[in-house]
Amino acid sequence: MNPDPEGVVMARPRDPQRRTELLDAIIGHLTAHGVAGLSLRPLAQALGRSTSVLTHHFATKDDLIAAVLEHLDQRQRDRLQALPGWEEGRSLGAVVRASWDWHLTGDHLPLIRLLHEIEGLAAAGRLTGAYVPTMLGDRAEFVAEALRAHGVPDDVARANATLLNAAYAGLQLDYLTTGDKARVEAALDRLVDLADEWTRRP
Amino acid sequence: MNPDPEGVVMARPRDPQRRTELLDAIIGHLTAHGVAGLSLRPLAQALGRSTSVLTHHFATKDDLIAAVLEHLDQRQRDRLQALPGWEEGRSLGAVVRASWDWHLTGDHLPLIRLLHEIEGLAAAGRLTGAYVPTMLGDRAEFVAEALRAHGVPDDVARANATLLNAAYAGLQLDYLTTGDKARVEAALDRLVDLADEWTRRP
DNA sequence: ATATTAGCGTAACAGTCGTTGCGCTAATAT
DNA sequence: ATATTAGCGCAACGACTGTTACGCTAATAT
Repeated sequence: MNPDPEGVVMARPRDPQRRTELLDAIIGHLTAHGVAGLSLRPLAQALGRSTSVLTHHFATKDDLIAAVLEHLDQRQRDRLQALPGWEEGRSLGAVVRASWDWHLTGDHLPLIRLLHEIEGLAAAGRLTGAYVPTMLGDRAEFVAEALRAHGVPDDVARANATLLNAAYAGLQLDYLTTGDKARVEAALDRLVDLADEWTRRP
Repeated sequence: MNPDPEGVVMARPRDPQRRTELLDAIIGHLTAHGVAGLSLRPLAQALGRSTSVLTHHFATKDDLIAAVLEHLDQRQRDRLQALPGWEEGRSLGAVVRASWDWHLTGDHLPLIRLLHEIEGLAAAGRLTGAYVPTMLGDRAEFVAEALRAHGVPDDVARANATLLNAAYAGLQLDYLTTGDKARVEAALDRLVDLADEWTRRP
């Protein structure tokens, strides 16, 4: 039975690792081909498996997408906490710039592109199922915590953290679509300065 | 013949208005159903016509989407210039806030959602054809012009305009996905203050 | 007046879609 | 030892996809 039986006696228990590995492999495929036009047969072929692997672990395609998005969300949450520089020593602006460089260099770009695709679809209300990505809200709360640690009052911290995240995401979008590196990074410089102003203790 | 014959003798000339009306009607449908999962038959049915109307005016589906995106881009450019408040009298911050209220109230929301969906797909490189939306770049240049009109030096104007637009788009995305109006509008207040600081003549 | 094209509906094409049922092996709870 | 389930390949279902061919009317350049 596919939808978790939850209390039924199972002769052979599920191996949760299989599902996790499968999800990671699926995400790998999505970073290259996107979610919008996802098709099960090509996906299965890319995984070197049959489509029944997919329909077995996830009842329906919508369920699969929901599971993938949730898994991706969790992964991003984990990476956020693992970001270097939070534990004092570096200014907030420095963290912003380091994050920018890390995101847009090397092979991280495809994942970033996928995340923007997902957020765009989510904002448009085009994602089936009940899933709503929490990345934006989470990131805002996370940065707000960092601001509070710098002595910024609670409500100001929330507002500035939201603004910082929005600007950061917006600049990424701008760069990804226009490719105008000089213009966007000049704006990033201003944002970094702003972030440092916010954390300059009086 | 569908791809503009360009110089061939045509017994009956094309009526460009038909194409424009068709494009507007298509956009109307897209605001409700999105681009990602666009299908020609449901679209044609929504227009009360046959699919051959679509294949006649646009050779292929990808051509249709490209034409729609270009048309939408042009429409947004026109609206940008028609925005009230540019011709002095109102501060930049006031224009930003007026724009926010105008975008997110009433029946403008579906179009905004569509635009974010498109930008997300564009950033992800998932839009077929050679089309690249110029909305972001255009808006940046437009706001930069406004800043220059306030006496802001050229390079600073470009950087701040890019940052302002990015933050604005990011805040819209945040609100559309999380729905957290209080948090996002508190951040908008900060952005409005920033914009006014930039245009305060020394 | 004639030839040609726009404009559009109808019908069919081959391909792809998500999903389901069947069959099999291997693992494990009882 | 046995029953049951996970895990997965294979094959088929009907629905839907973009696209094409064909036919017809109305408009217009010549």
